[in-house]
Amino acid sequence: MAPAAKQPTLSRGAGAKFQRILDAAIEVIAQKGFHTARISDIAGLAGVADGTVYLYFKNKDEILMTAINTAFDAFVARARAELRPLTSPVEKLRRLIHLHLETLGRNRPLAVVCQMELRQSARFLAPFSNQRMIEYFDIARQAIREGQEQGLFREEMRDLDAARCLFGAVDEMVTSWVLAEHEYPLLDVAEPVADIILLGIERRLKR
Amino acid sequence: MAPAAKQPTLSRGAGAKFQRILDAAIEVIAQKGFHTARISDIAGLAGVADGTVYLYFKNKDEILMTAINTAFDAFVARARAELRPLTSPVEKLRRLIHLHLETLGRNRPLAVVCQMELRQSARFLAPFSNQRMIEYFDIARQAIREGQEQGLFREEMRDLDAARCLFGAVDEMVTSWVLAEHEYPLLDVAEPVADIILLGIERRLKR
Amino acid sequence: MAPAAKQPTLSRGAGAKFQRILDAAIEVIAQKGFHTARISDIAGLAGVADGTVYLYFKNKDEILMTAINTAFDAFVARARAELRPLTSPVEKLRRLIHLHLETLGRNRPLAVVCQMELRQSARFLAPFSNQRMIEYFDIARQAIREGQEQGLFREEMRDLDAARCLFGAVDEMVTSWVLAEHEYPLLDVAEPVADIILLGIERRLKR
Amino acid sequence: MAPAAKQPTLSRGAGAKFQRILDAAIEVIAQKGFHTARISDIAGLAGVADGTVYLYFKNKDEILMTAINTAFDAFVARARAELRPLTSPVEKLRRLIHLHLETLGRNRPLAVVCQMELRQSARFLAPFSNQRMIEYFDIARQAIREGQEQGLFREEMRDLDAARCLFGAVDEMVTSWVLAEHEYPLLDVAEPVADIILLGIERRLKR
DNA sequence: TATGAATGAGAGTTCATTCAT
DNA sequence: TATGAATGAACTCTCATTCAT
Repeated sequence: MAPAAKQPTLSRGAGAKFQRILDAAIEVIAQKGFHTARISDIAGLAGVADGTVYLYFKNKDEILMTAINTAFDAFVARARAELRPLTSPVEKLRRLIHLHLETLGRNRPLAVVCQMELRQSARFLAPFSNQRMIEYFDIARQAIREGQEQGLFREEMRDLDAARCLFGAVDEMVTSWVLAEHEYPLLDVAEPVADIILLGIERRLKR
Repeated sequence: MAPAAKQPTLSRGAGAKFQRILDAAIEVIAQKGFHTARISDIAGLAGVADGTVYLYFKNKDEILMTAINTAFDAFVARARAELRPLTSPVEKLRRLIHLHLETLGRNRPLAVVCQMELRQSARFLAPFSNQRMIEYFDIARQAIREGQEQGLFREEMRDLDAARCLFGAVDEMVTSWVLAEHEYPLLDVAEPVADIILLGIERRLKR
Repeated sequence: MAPAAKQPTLSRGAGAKFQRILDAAIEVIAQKGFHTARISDIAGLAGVADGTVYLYFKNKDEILMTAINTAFDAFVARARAELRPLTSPVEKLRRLIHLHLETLGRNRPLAVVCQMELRQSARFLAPFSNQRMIEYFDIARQAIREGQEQGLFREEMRDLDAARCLFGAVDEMVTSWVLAEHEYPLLDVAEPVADIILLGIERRLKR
Repeated sequence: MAPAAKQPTLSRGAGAKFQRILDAAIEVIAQKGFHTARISDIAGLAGVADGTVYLYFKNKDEILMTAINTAFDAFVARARAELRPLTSPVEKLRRLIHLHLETLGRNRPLAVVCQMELRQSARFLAPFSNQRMIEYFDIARQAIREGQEQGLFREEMRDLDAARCLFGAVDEMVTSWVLAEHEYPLLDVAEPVADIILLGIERRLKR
């Protein structure tokens, strides 16, 4: 499920350290922001020496990249697996939204990093695998097109636009949650968002 | 109400320089990101000495803050003014979406800065006037509540959730546009988004 | 005589600082070697902040390069000027040797840097203007060829080889002096070296 | 006298490894310079783990020292052996020059290291056995004094100066060869140098 | 002996900010 | 107001060296 480590043996000693550094990085970056986070903060929280970080990551950028990519890969894999058995396009989209909110709602630091640093990294870090973003959208677009083919969703609508609205709406919920001053279960907004988006794309029988 | 001058005389000599620095900052930050943008870059593009920047802004953070706040204030003021004469909640929301996309679609660097740096600043810089964000949302929420009162929009829906979906969807359109490799008119997506969001919140007469 | 500064106004304030840093660098590098010399050592000795060094030099390498090149340029210019009026090839070579030893004998730190770091920089730093080395050799070769044309120096001898012997011999004198444990006037060896080299290249009338 | 083993058994397993590390070090240092050469480069080329290097050498400095000293010892031993049977001081010096050039001309990396790093190490590394340098010079000085006693070489000349000229000239030939862009047999310059130096120190019968 | 993961001191360089002019 | 030279804190990354296995 977890996408597995890339470095050393991963068994226990190593791999564990790789993960510790990654987790610490997410934690620290979530707290102070990427640019303000110091390698020594990350190393300190991970319980390793500064230099050790560089045994597992080429540089600071790569840590962020890896954190985000790893999370994304895991999410996309899980989303694919969970949507596959579903037949109803509507159900698929509801499940996707639920999954998105559940995943981030369960891991606040990761959510913070994704909401706050993702766009930056999309622009400046390597090709941040916009690929991964595309994959996410593809899952949604696929379901939307199926819905259109089945006459459930509006035909004149571009599936890309619909996917963007869906993603944007969900994303904004996460951002609000992350910035909120008091805590609340992120999943609470799953249904309201799903309702709006689905009603927004569903075909009207009568007007 | 009108953008208003914050600095000195504003007339010509000063004020002009204030604005030049601000514009330069947006340009440079859009290009390299806030943390990578150097004061000397900004000063250079504005045609002033590095030190001069500090006659108009307390520090680097404040430049970003001011740029965003200024833009926001102008936008909110304009939105208020343009929505006031409208009576239909539906029209109000359509106009808001249109305005949002038009404003940013017309000023790419500003759009880039808003999409890429806004969240960061929301989290770390001063109180970034989340106030301003709240005002934006309030405009939308107001219209939504009116729509609910008039029986046009779904009643069981929380107006805040609806406003977030609306903002999130529009915001994602801007982000996509900013990150896109080829150019296209941002306004092209105004209608598709508006359709989805409005249909999503409108009350169904029949099902 | 001094080749003049490259940076700022050179008048007093600036230019003076450029030179102070350069002098400090030579001093420190002579003492600890280039790689062991820290920028902060140099800055400290020059009485400026670390960062100031970078206002005058792009990086550490450039400091060494500049120091060596400046010294070389000055030397070559002076050598050219002093040899010009001389007509006798023999006198020219004697003067060259004298000049070489006098120049370095007068400035021990510079001599140390040249003897200890020159070869390294010739190999790794930029093109260290091997150009400059070539110019030095050209002065000697020119005189040697003149001597050959006048029947004073052996004809079958390659002027380049002769120049190298001359330079090598003089250079070794400087190295010995630099490494010596007790001090002595470097110029003392001018005549002995000149004798050996000149007798070595002069044509024998009788055998 | 013979190079001799310094480390363990030398036979096969060990000793072989000691030598592999030494050779690798010379290779790497010749290529990148001492300070830029990393222990891991050397270990890698030698086919051993980084830590293993420290089983054979106390630290990085010692590797360079050992490499140079070993080469020097071997050279001095060989020079002594080859000059012993010769009776003519002139022949002895010619042979010394030939040996010097042949030894380095046959082993380019070693030559590079000697030319480029020797002076540094002479100054900073331990007592780098200036002892060894002295031994080299002593061989030359001995022959020179013999020549003077036999009335072959100029009497007023200090044997140390003559030896330095000889060494300096030969050394410069090696340096030129090492820095040259195109290859050529180093031994080609043996005779020209020998001619110049010998004629330079020989006594003139007639003038 | 051999390994190589881990260490952590250290250095070059950048750049926001200041201040004398 | 305006300048821009100067500052120096701060930070990333490297690499010689160690030591548990």
